[in-house]
Amino acid sequence: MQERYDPAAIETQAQELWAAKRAFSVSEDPSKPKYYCLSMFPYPSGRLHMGHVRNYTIGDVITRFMRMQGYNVLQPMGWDAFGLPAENAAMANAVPPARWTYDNIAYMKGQLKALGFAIDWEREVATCQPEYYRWNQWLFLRMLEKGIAYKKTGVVNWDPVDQTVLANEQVIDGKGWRTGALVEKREIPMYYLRITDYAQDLLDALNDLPGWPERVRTMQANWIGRSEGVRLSFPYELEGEKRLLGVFTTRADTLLGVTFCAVAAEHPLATYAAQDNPELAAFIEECKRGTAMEAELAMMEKKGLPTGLFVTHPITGESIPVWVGNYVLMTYGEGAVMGVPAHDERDFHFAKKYGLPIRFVIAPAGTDPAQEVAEEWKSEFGEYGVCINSGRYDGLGFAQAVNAIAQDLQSKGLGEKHVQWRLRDWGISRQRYWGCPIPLIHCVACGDVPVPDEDLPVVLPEGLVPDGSGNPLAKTPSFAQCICPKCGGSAKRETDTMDTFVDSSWYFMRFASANNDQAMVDERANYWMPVDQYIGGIEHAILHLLYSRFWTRVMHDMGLISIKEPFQNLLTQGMVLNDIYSRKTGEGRIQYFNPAEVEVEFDVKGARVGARLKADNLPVEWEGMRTMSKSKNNGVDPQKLVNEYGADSVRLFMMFKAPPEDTLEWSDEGVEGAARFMRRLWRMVWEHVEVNAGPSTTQGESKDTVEFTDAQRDMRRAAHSTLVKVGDDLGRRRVFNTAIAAVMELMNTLAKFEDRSERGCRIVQETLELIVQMLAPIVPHASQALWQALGHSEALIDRAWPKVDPEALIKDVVEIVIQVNGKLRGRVNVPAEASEDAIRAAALADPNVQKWIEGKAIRKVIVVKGKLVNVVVGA
RNA sequence: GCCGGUGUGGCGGAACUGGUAGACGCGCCGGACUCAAAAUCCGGUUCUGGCAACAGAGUGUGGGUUCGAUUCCCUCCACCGGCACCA
Repeated sequence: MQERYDPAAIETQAQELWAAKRAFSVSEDPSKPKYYCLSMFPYPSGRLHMGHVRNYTIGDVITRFMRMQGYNVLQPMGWDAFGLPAENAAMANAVPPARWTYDNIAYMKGQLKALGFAIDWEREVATCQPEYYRWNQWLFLRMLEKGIAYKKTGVVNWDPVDQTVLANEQVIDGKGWRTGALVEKREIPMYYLRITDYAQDLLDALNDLPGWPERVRTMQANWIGRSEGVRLSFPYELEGEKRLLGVFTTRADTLLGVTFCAVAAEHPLATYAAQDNPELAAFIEECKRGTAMEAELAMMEKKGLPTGLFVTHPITGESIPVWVGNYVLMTYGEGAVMGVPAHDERDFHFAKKYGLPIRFVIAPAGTDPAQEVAEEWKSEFGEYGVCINSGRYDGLGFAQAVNAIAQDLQSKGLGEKHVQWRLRDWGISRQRYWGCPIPLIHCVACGDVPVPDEDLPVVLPEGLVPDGSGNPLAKTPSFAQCICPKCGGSAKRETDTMDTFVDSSWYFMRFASANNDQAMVDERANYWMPVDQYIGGIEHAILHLLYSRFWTRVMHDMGLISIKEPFQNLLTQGMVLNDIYSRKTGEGRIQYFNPAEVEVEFDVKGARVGARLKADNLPVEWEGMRTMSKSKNNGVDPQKLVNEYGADSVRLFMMFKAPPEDTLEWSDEGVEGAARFMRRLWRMVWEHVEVNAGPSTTQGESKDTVEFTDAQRDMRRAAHSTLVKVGDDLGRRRVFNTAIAAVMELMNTLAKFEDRSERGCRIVQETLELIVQMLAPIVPHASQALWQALGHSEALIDRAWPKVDPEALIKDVVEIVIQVNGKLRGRVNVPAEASEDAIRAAALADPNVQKWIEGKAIRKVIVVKGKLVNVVVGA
């Protein structure tokens, strides 16, 4: 028999074979249907993590399966190479981000190759290369020309000590991560893209994406957040001048219940009122401290202070006090809201806290409007109903009231119906070094001047090392100082760079024409796009996918690409978790231990009862499972595993352990189990090959000419029905764990098939060939070696998916389950073509069933053909 | 706080369209082989009672629809992801 399963040798051999054939280099081929399979490209953080391995294995299985189905399959790979971690690494090690990034790319590329992914490396791109990011700049300038890009102020986290802008991630408990200084919100000029112009289309088109998970479409729809309502104004006078306070409401029917208005701390009215009100000024300062994070703002205690200013109710003319509220978002609507405590929960609590009046103006259907004494908020208060205490609007329902009020406001010039979006324009300016330079020049004489196309790309200098105190580009005269292209005078270059989401919003199109240095994309993009299958983490469900959909639309509208939706089918894979083990140290600190250093203890039933550190044999605490991270010391290095078990075992384990969309819990035993399966498969093939002459099978032999034994027929049925299931799981369902389980089951069946006749051997050959081909997308290296062992000289990578023999599937006896009142009481075998009556009779004749229905009245007998019989009996 | 999701044996999971709950694997228990160990192979393994046949219970909680619910509806609980400058 062949020497033991040696993954290292087999995998090198298979990878060399594919390389020699240039098996994964594809071009536009009109003779086959195209299939574009794309996994989200990685950030080159240093080494692959298990999330990457999972992501790319899923993509590779689909790629190889679709190739076997006869498609011209493209699977490219690139690097999302700009970003904050490179700057952090630069600070820590005094190495320029570029060096760090390129080193990481080189290492990680080697790891991807070792895993045997069917990637067309000739299309590789890295977003930090000028050949790539020049097209970010080029398209940005086109957007500027069309008014899609524009300048306005935006709010950022400001570290007053380091004098620098912080990312949300760099703000910890409201303090700067390096300085510990209290972070402030600060307004600075930035560039924005008008994604809101596309809001309606981005929303509507979600209905045309049946290949996307429902939950992702729902999340995007909620994020875009269309609400229909009324935009209205409260007039007021300030320093003798008539002005309007604008608010938006979805509940214009409650307008007569307004007892106050609230504005955001950043609102001009708040700023004005604070001038001679130190208490208010202090409150506004307090609101401006802390982060710009919505999650934190939303969980803060609702606080407010009166401005001392009043506005006029647009219908009643009543005087309404204006408050500053820390819960009012400057970024949504007008930065001001009308307060209706009787019918809005947040306003209710605000009014209770500050003693503002509560006026009920809606009677929800079937309730008593005597609710003025309400002490506690009830959810009915927020429901639709009929107007009361609202003068001429009394008795109107929601829609009628909104219409009437909107009309009256319109005739006064104080309001109209309005569609408000939650979605905000996309701010792309980042005050950071390691990103794509924004191609603008600021000239004292000419203003903001675009860099002329012929001067693109604006190349980012690669040798700088940031020190945490502001953007090093601003301190580099060779970059920042320049000549104004318009007047020739001396000018300053924009030193902000672009959000890295810009880089990732179109890379999938660039793969189609990666080598074109004359254009962003070309006609090849129209051949490959849209991406047929996109695979990536659920954490990208909103931002990256929405920005990509927007960017693709912009390119479509500029005539650069023919499609509007970039991703036809989306698979959002779950995260990879691992155990966390820790111990409290003397000083109340917590020390984390890698699961590889820990021995788990079980009781006689196999339940986990404790864990000890291998080094000192003393107990450690199990803290549950979390995503792999450095801080919890629960990472697993894919490279170590590939070296120890081989790429195939790692791939197999990843695909077998959980369905692709679920979280995956790491376990070392599981990888060993996968390796055990690989050895078993190897042995089964080689044991067969030793006694079998060659690759001849029973495929195509018909029962008209051949008399199979029952065992032979059962074996062939098992093999071919597994082929049906695996094809369906890999193709339609895209769940790989059940496909692998089905193959394992088939191997268990085959191990029990002991027919060593000539025909028996041919059936074993046929079954093993099917197994090897079914596993080819998942464990491609071993499959190639075993395919050869089974007597084939042709490379497995060029084989089509095997064909099912329909005759092998035919079943002539089926087992019927018998229930009495829904409880399982027996089973009976009947001919597959048995009639309903025959099945019923057989079921009622079963002795066990007789026992349960004896002496009872049969009320009903339900027969589900081929499945079960349920006998319903009375008491 | 808002939006989205998940919950099934000791563990990961299966049950696809409302029809046998626990496929497949891990762990554990027992056996074979071995001087011994590893590897491998065979058998067992939801819980409770019983030698067994079998019976009862059982898919986070409480309720509902149905001949029949892990699957559909409502309530509550727990956990996870996103919240616009992490990628």
